Parts: sequence; structure tokens; C-alpha cells
Amino acid sequence: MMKTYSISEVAKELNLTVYTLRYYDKEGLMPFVERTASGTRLFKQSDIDALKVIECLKSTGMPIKEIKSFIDWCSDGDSTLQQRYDMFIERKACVNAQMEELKKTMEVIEHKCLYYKTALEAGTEDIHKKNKIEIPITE
Amino acid sequence: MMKTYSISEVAKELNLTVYTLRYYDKEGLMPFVERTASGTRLFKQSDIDALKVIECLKSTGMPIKEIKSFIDWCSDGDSTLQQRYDMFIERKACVNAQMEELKKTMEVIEHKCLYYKTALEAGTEDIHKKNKIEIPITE
DNA sequence: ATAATCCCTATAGTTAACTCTAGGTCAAGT
DNA sequence: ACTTGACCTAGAGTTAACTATAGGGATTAT
Repeated sequence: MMKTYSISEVAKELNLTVYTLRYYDKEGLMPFVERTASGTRLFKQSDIDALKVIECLKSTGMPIKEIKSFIDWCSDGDSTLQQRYDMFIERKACVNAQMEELKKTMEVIEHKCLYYKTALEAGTEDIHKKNKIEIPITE
Repeated sequence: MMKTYSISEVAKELNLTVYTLRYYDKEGLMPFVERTASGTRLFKQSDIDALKVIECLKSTGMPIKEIKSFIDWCSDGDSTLQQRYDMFIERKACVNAQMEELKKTMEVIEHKCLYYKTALEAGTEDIHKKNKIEIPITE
């Protein structure tokens, strides 16, 4: 007999709540998970692996409805290999774009860190104000 | 007289809608924007710059309520320099964590690209099934 | 055998971040 | 004077992704 896991075990492993897993199932992301006669879900290791791929797609910002299309394609077999390949290529481009975006964000954040470090040391933000015309006439 | 911009000009420049800008204002993110006697918003260049920082914070995943705290601190002056510095340091750590996360995501995505490339070339996903015990007895 | 603890469904509620509508003001052009 | 188009507010509606509740069934520990 193949080892199976309960919904709460899977939730713990994937850092999700039981609610979330049942919600995913309702949305059609887990058509592969089998049940006991009385309806309790039995997760196989391969189901957990599939959920990890779902989590990966989610972390690229893909909405659940699109992830469902992918799951449907998986159920449809080899005739959808091209769609699935195209989808991952597109995801790759999307993640690359996000990385670029994050780099730009990081530059601004780091600039602000320096800005506030300097201001803190001076005790005032005025240090950054362009008051450079401030040449006293006397002295 | 200093040049000012209308809400729709600013929206176009920042790739936001006027709805969104008014929403931000309602949420307290733009207390610095001045108005004409009849209530029309007049954006200065410095206001646009501030909005770019807000967009930057948003892109780190910071919720609007927290961004509002930052804006409030800015209005409070030098007494809040430490909070603001701490906030940017924390944002930096957060962006770093996101970058790490994205890298891991990218690895999985790239692995899947290869997986589907191979499957496409073979015309079937079966190529990846571990049927390696498949040694015919005869021949 | 019975209480505790898991599991289930269906459905309602929540939250964030918009997005839109209705009804009105105001300034510029014809 | 009047139409056009940009501006305004208040408030309702939307969407995604959960999150929680109510009511009930099954399994395990005492």
C-alpha cells in the first residue's frame, strides 16, 4: 500500500491552511486527489509534488483560474504538451520581468536607506534640502 | 510660479488611473497635494516624486495602510527619522527575501521548461515516467 | 459506548485594492 | 448663453483569495 497523507498533514508541509487546500480543491486545482469511501481526501506524495508546482505558479503571480487551465491541460494528456510548454516559457519571461522590477525597487530602497542614515546622523532631514545658496554675507 | 500638473497628467505619467490616485488621496497617502480654491488638485513635481516612492513601497508588497504610516511620519518631521530609517531597512530585507524566493521559483520554472521541451520532442510525457524496469525478457 | 478529534460540505463573511456611478462644479471655447 | 470636457465627492460595486461558521459524519482513545 502506498503511503497517504491527511489534509492537515499536507497543509503543515506546504505552509497552507486546511481551508486553503479545500478552497483549491473547490476551484478545481486538485482533481487528482483520491478519497476514502466516506469522502476523506487521501493525498499521495505525487499530489504533494503537484501542489508544490501549483505554489510555484502562484508565486509567479499567476491567478488561480489560469492555474486551473494548466491542471485541466495536464488531465487532457499529451495533446496539450505544446500549451503547457508555452505557458512555462511565458512564466519564465514573467519571472524575469519581476526580477528586473525588484532590482529597480531595491535601488530606490537602498538610496532611501542612505538618505535616512545621513539624516539621522545629522539629526535632521534638512541636510538634504538644497539650501546651498546659504552663504552668509558677513564673516 | 512653479509648474503644476493635473490628476490625469499624473495618472498618465505614473501608469495609474485617476480613480486610483483619488483612492490613494482618500486613504491619506497624499496630504501634501495642494488644491485650487474650487478644490481641484494641483500636483507639483515633488508630489510626483513622492508618489514614485509610494509606488516603490507598493512594489515591495507593502500594504497601503503601512505606507500611510510612513507618510504620516514624513509629515511629523525629524522626530520620526529613526522609524523611517528602520522601515526602509526592513523593506530592504523584505525585497532581498523576495529575490531569493523568485530565484527558487525560477529554478522550478526552468526545470519545467526543459521537462516539456523533452516531452514535446518525444511527442509524449511518458518519456519522463520511471519505467526503467522495462527490460523485455525476449530479444 | 462515548467523548474527543479529526474529517466533510455548503455557504457566508472578510479584506485589500481598486473601479465605477451619480450628481454636481468650474473654466474654456463658439 | 451654452455646450464640452475636465475636475470634484460620496458611496456603491467588484474581484481575488482566502477565512470562518454551522451542521454533520467517521475514527480513535478511554
